[in-house]
Amino acid sequence: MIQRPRGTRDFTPQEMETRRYLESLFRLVAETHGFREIATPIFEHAELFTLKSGPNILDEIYAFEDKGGRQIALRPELTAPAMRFFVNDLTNYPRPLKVFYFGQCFRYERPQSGRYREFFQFGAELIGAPNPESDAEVIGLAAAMITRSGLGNFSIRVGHIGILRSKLSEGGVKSESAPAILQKLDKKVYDEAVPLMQQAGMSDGAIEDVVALTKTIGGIDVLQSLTGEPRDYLMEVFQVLQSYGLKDVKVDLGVVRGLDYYTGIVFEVDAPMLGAEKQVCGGGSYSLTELFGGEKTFSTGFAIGFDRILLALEREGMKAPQKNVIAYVVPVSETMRLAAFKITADLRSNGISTDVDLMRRNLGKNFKYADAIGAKFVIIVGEKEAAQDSVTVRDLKTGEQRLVRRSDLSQVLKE
RNA sequence: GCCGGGAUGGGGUAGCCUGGUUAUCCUGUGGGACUGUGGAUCCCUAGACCCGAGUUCAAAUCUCGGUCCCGGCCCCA
Repeated sequence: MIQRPRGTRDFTPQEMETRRYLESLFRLVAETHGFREIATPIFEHAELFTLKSGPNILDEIYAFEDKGGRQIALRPELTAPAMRFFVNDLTNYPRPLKVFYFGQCFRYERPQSGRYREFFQFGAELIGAPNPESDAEVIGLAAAMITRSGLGNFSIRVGHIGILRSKLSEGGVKSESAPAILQKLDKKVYDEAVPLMQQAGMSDGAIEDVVALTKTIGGIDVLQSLTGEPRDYLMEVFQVLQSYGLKDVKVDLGVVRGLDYYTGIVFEVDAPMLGAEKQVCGGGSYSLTELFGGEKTFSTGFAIGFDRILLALEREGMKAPQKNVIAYVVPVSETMRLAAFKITADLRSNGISTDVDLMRRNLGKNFKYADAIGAKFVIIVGEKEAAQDSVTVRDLKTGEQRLVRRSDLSQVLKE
């Protein structure tokens, strides 16, 4: 037996129906928000990802040399490829450019609950509009997608990286020391963050302020006591969100990112029932284009952990509609078999999903099978009916049965 | 990379501590009772000890190594 590689999954027909159902919901919501789908390759030059995240990520991704000596990596995320695509080919599209994508990504990590080596991300980027309203548009899309998925218990928290950054630089922290501090603050490990801030020359009072800021969480009113440009910007974002009817979005100034390319708002969505891997979505505004050889362009985007949303939905007892066949055609005897195939072909060409007995089973067994596959109707093709150019249609749920002329069959089943 | 718990037919399991006949039960698969009517019942059939080494007269059971899964840490772009 050949086992599946570590951290990968196979999906059963039922699982695929659930996955495709959620996928199509996400697509629909993105499209109703005016975003259009793009797709990029599963593998890229490894450099694309080291440019964005530094050389150390090579340890955490699937990277290898191909037969032509190229350094290749399976994509660990979709923002970098999307922005590469933009810089290469899409810069002349009207702005703002609103795109979304769905696909698998790969990371060489220790698998655990909600974390796989092959996983699926659904994401969106709004390119070229550095405004509170464009940020709100993106947050609004993320919120709409998750709401539409049917997930009940989740929280959206929005912060602004500029608020902490300006506090740090006011306190005397040089820009090159800031990322390390922000990284610790993001994880709320204050016993490591505080010494770093002391080393960077901050006063005890300023450090206290920063720590307090990262604990600022709540409604829009928590911004009242603050001042400064980022704070005003964040206020505007929330005003737009309110106009969009989004009331459950919280302010959380503790949402931080250690990476340099984040430029403004940052947000996260958690599904608390998932435990350690509870973050289902992360995003923010950033500028990556200049790293990839383009003109500096501000964008806002997010990525949704498709598998985690599904996991959370599952834990909430979500059931996706199953795609069972409408009709199951059963010949009553050997002599009626070919007639059954004709009827099957006829139904199928009329767009009615139809199965037919392929095992030469007797009528009783065929009913059991029809029940097992969840067919709606059994079409009995027998001599008695054939004499009247008809078939018997039995509704498996109600048990009702009636004689239907062959020429009327498609019409009857469509009702 | 680190810590802990696991792996027995397709799915779920008993047996493992205390080694010993034909590895338990449920469910699902295929067939039959039922050569024109399903969801019930009964019968038959097929199907498993993760891989490798060691200990032993004898290993699902004990020991070691590996693989994979689960929970957590690290990381989280």
